[in-house]
Amino acid sequence: MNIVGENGKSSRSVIRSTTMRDVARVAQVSQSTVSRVLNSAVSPATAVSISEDTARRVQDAARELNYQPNLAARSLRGQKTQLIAVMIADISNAYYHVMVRRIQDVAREHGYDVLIFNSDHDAAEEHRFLQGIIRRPADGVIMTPYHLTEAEIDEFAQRSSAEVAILGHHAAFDKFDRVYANDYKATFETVQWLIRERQHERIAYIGVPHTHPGVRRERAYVQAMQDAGLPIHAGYIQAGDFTTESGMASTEALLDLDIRPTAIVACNDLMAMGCLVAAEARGLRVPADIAIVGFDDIPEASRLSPKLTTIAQHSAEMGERLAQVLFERIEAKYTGPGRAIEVPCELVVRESA
Amino acid sequence: MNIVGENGKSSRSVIRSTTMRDVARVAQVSQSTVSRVLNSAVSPATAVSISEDTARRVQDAARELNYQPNLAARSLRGQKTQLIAVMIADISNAYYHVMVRRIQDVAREHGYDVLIFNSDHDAAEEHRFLQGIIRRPADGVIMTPYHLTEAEIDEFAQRSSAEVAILGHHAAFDKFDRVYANDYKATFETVQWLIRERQHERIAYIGVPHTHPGVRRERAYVQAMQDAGLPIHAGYIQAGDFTTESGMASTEALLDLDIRPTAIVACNDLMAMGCLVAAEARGLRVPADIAIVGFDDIPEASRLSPKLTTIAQHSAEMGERLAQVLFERIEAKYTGPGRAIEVPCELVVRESA
DNA sequence: CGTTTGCGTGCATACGTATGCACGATTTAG
DNA sequence: CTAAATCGTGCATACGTATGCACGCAAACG
Repeated sequence: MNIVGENGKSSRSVIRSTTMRDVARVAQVSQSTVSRVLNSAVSPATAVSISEDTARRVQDAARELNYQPNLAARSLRGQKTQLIAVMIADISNAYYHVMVRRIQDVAREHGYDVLIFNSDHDAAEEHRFLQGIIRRPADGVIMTPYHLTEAEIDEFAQRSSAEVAILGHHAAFDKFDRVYANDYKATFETVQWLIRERQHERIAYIGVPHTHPGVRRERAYVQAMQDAGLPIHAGYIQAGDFTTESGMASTEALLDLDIRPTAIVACNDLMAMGCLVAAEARGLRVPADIAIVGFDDIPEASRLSPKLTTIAQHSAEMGERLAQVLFERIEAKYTGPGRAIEVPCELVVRESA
Repeated sequence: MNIVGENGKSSRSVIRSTTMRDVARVAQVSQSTVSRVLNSAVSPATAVSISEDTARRVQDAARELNYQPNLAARSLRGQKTQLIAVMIADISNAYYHVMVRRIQDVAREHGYDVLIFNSDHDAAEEHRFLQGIIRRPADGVIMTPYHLTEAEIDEFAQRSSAEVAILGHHAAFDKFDRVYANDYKATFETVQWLIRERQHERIAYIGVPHTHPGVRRERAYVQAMQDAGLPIHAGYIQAGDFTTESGMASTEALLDLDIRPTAIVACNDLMAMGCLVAAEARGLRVPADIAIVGFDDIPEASRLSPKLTTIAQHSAEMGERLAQVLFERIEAKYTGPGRAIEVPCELVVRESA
């Protein structure tokens, strides 16, 4: 038996996929009747009564022809697109892909597909994303805006009719549902913990300027140091860009200081990993010579050597909540004002501090 | 200045996004002229001559109104959808997301969006994926079929008119372009290396039954052992499922054997990580007591302790090649028979073996 | 000067779906 | 037994775009 099939012609013959008209022809009814039968379950609101017999004939015909609705046409007609778009900073960051995975799972349960964009923390890319959703309409959008203002997102929401859920930024954006970690409190308490439980006094911070989380966590660090009456020496606040490489560079700079810190708090795990590498390269022992704390608790954190002490953000749970609130709006189960959903962080003490 | 804007009404007013008709009205031309002007650059094949003056007026109007073409309408009309769909086994696996990232980058250069599906190695999900692409047409598809047969994919290609590029499986599927690593050769040579350079004789293998890569690499392992005249003791071939947990379980089983192996070859890095964890839990030193080799070289491999010796698949490059060949077909720059593109693997010797 | 050519533009239509409206058939009320 | 209400179905249309066709006008030709 020839697995390639008996069809010898190799040229791609354009076979139109089966439409409602085809189903209608087989079932001996009109196209509109087919539409009503096949959608009666979905939108009972506009449901019209259909005879048992007709419905059965249509169902059978649809099954026989393996009918699949054309979503482009449905979308054009003004209905739902069955599509949600997700904008994250970088899918290569483990923190995001755990979250994306959960969003995909929830979306699939609702019969939705997921479109993914990377912004790379770049303002132009964030704008391009919004433009993209105007071109290709989606029912819902989940985004992590680093540069977009609430006004810009609001204007987009008006134009596109997509529901919006936002990751992070609990201060602004009160028009939309948003899910965020209380990273201020977590960072503050972690610095306190380093001071009280671990007796550190010279604590440095690696942040990312001009980003909401970077700035917010920096404020928490500064506040905790001031509350404890500890000085923040010159050069103790370093600027990274969320990458492992920038964590290494910042650590180099910190270790070159005259008043060398005994602990480093990095505002994400990738940079904290850079700290470990740089410290190891200098022959320093972690945490004996220098303690290191990260943020996110990506899967790798528990597999490093030494295992990373870090502030866990429950990214899978955050993804699930984001998808949940979004679908509540898409399905009009909730229509009220923007909700603020705080997911607690938690310090996970391992070996590096 | 009130950043929220002067528009006081909070109810979501449905603002239709600007269409070609709007642009036409402003530019004082017909909708068809707008279409021709805006697409002349894209498809010079069907280009019709347009006066300089008209073209300019249309361009200006489009810019002024911030016109964005509706891709649903364009898709329905029978043109390109500007969308490619990617089916991978699991986006949580670092091996895949590096690849996906590169595919996204190439797609963006071509003005395409990327839809992502996880199959979780499940046959039903793979079928659901193909159904999904029938519903939501795409111009191209990149997939990692574990269960789908060539006949099934071929039937799909006929129905959907999407171009297809395949990751893996260099044996079958010769109708389509496919990119794969020569994992047989790499595995064979790695086992040889363990025997010749590291003097191992009791070498075990953790595979994944009923999957093409799992079986192929197992064959290479068996062949290398036989060529060296070494016995494969009972229980030396373990069955995992690509997860870290299954790697741990398989390793437990191997360490319980009477004739305990001195080296383990796992057919991916996640399972190899499970080996490390299980060996450490038993108080064994790696590689002194037991050597471990993985496959993939995911980013974490170089950050583990001990650093993982593994066979690198250049997944970023593979993603790039996949996207390249796919777009060559989409843009009709290549129309010949299915191409087989082999990307070499390479053994990266670190600390675990 | 009359006819042909070519150039620029508009008209009309199709893609596949959802839905308001109308119409015939059946049932119910008066 | 006639009139009104209800039920089941089809007709027609709109969504936004791309494109074959035709038409008007200018240039070129005989």
